[in-house]
Amino acid sequence: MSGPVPSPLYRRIYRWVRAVPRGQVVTYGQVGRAVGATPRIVGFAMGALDRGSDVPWHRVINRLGRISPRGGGEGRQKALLEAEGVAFDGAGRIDLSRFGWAGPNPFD
DNA sequence: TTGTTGACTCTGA
DNA sequence: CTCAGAGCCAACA
Repeated sequence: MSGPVPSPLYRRIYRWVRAVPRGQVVTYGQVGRAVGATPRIVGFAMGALDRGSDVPWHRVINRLGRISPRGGGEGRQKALLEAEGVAFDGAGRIDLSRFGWAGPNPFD
């Protein structure tokens, strides 16, 4: 049902991103390292997501703590993050040392 | 099959 | 801090 099935790598990316807790963010590079993909692939996978997917795509940002620009949609991502309690500074950046998620059980 | 593209990151200046 | 160039690899035509 529901359209084309994404590649195993994409599904691995989606599953990892889905584990990101509410109110926290991760970077493309971080996801890539975790699932064995390059940051570009992660961004590509996010762009391939459907609108009603359960993947918190808005919690994925670049290493600068900023929302990657693309034609309109950054405003919605920023609003979604703010709704979760993520704070932006005057330059529209997020403090990764504070809101960045270290990953699933980093001590394991 | 080849060539182009892209929601990135790294390094050097 | 910012800016520019190179590398990167899967998806798509």
